Amino acid sequence: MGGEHGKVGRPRSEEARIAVLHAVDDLVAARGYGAVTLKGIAERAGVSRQTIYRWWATKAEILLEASVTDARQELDVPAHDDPVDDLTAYLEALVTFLTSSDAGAAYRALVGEAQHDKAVGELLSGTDPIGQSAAVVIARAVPAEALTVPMPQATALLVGPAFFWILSGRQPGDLRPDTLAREFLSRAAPSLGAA
Amino acid sequence: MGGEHGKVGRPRSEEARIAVLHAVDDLVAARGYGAVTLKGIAERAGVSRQTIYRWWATKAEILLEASVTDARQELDVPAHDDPVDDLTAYLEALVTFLTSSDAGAAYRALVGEAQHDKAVGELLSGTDPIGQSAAVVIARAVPAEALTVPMPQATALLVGPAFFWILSGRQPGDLRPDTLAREFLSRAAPSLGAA
Amino acid sequence: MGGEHGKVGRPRSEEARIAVLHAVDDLVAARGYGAVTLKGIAERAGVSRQTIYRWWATKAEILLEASVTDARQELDVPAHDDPVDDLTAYLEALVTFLTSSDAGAAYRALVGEAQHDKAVGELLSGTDPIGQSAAVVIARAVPAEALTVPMPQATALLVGPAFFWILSGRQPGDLRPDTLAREFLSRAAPSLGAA
Amino acid sequence: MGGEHGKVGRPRSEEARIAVLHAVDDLVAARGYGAVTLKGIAERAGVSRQTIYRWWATKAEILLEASVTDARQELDVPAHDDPVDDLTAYLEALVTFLTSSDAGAAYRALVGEAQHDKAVGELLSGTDPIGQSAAVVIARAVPAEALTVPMPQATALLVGPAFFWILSGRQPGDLRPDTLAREFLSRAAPSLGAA
DNA sequence: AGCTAAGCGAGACGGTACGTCAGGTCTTCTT
DNA sequence: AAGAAGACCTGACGTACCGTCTCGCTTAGCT
Repeated sequence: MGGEHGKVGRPRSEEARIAVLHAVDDLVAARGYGAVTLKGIAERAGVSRQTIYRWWATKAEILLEASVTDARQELDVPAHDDPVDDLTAYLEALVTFLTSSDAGAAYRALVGEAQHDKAVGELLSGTDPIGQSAAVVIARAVPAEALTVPMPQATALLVGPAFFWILSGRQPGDLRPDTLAREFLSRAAPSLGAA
Repeated sequence: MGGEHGKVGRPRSEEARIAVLHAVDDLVAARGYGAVTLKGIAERAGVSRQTIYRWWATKAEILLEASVTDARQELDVPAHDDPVDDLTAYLEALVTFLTSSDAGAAYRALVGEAQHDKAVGELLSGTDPIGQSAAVVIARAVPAEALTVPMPQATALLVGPAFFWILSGRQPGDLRPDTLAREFLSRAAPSLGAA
Repeated sequence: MGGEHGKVGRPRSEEARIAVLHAVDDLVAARGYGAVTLKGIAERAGVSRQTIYRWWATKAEILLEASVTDARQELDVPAHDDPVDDLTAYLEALVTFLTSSDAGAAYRALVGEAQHDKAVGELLSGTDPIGQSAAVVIARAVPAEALTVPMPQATALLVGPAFFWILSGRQPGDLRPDTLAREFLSRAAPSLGAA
Repeated sequence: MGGEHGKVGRPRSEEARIAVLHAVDDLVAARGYGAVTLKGIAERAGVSRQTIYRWWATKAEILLEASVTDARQELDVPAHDDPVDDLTAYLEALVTFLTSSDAGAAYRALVGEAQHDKAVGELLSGTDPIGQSAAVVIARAVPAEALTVPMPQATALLVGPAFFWILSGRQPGDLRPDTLAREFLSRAAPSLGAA
């Protein structure tokens, strides 16, 4: 085979990779998405721009790589025995993620870019941290046979209201995750008998 | 008295204003949001850049002004007697707006910008064509006393799932507006007895 | 028929004319030639730009009109009995004019413009405050028959060294007007016997 | 030591530098000083504006660099045995330079700018092609002990009349370089016995 | 007193250049 | 071969001034 490349020459600097991802995080957090410029990343990371272009095709890829791990972690909430509690905890984590976390800020930025950049859209669909985490939680809280709608639609029913609420700039304080959880259950899994 | 200004000097050219708004529409439609550059607008509109800067503070303002009228029109669906039909028709219009209309493309672009530009966010909240149209339809389809949640939250329940579905890049064909309508009714207004 | 125009309609506002000339003077003096912008003149004079364009074809014309009267005054030095004293006094006035007077600053600016704008050049030749004043002084200090060179060249011999000295940015303090006067006389009118 | 920078990174493009200087020359010659715009230079040179800003702080710097070499060459006239011939040849070269050469046009433009831009003035004093060349010729044609005035003043006496003549827009044809040379000698170095 | 004509201040308009900034690409030396 | 440095071209940004063009208002002489 010969191994494409990767055997010959100086190996990729893990140091540089980490520095780039950290720099992106820092910039999003400290100075907002507007400050996330390739030049700025390179300078803060102490890395040459060429190195960035070598390993990431677009700014979105960096942003994604920089936030996806954190996103998964933040959306991976511990299970609760009661379905309502489980879903409520998840929705609370989702709201916190979207409104207060650096990774969430990056994610919202990516959703924004996706609206006018098809490539970013596909990149984002490939990862889909919200869809995936929601599916996990639903599967855990609701027996498969109790679900009256297919899983993808179910995730939309669960997260959609909160997603809309936050992305349209409404006050997160006026959201009631427990109410949303109960409403979701009564509709998508009425046999569970949630009030 | 006196009236600030507007009386003295050459009056604003309505022609130029229209040309700019049309140019923005055209650009979003024909070449995507990426092509919406102030220089490009000015050239296509046959207007000087200075004139644009004189009347709109940001690109978002132009985009908003260019799309908001169309948005309202497209989301102002005729009433139906049956609540389910009414909400279904509205959700269908909403999906069409978000996925297929020029104004919808502009609106999604604005939502995207709002995620990393606070000013755009406030601009957008001020108009809120989705929230407002949804409130109108809900008020029309559901008697106020039958609503079990406050109106703002009710609008999120109605449009949230579809909003999430589309902005996260899922296939609009897999959405069932009538199902969403029924689910909304059964939760937000169970006394209407929708199955 | 009848007098072109000037009889009918509102007469030219002398007030505006004066305001413009003063504004130009002020601007040259206070903020340098760089600040002499038509917009700036109009604002400081409280006059509309159109009014300026109506009466002056170019910025140079305004500058000229604003400075020429002062220039003539400053270069019209009282006569002295002794030719050397007369020329010395004139050269001192010339140096002061070129280095320290507002009108002189305007004049130097015009000479500068003239180097790359033919029209300004002709405008300036038409007035020629230095050439004219020098000719007057020479004629007064030296009997016509004593002059060994034609008057125009004589004026160049008299003012040239000082003119070069100042326009090339040398220190005016190192100029000796009396020496220059004596040197001029000994060459252009040796029969006067100036040492 | 290490020397600031210059070792690391892509080296400056000599090609671009030359192209800029040529473009400036061409523009001054072909379309006059008014056409010397940074945008125009960049376009004609096939160079980005940013590159120009990187290496030259002001338009004057470019103009100076573009003309100073030519200026020195044109003002470096071969020696003649006879002092009068030597000075005459120099003055003829000076007049030709100021009236007919591209470099001379650039130089006059710079003198003009210097009248209302102090920075340009200092830039120009630093080079002073006329003062320097005149000093060289005088030193060569006149023994130091025969000079009755300090060198700087002597240069002003030599070049001043011609400088004034041309910058004030008089006809160069009416200048008599040999007369000016003789007059200069008889005054600044009378012991040489020039008639 | 009313009409006509021109001047006037205000300010919008299409242009053009400014100086800056980010995006990508390239070239050089160093590791 | 990867990396850091940094020059390069491209092209948009927002600003300033240019000279022109409406506006509505004022100021005159002429009916």
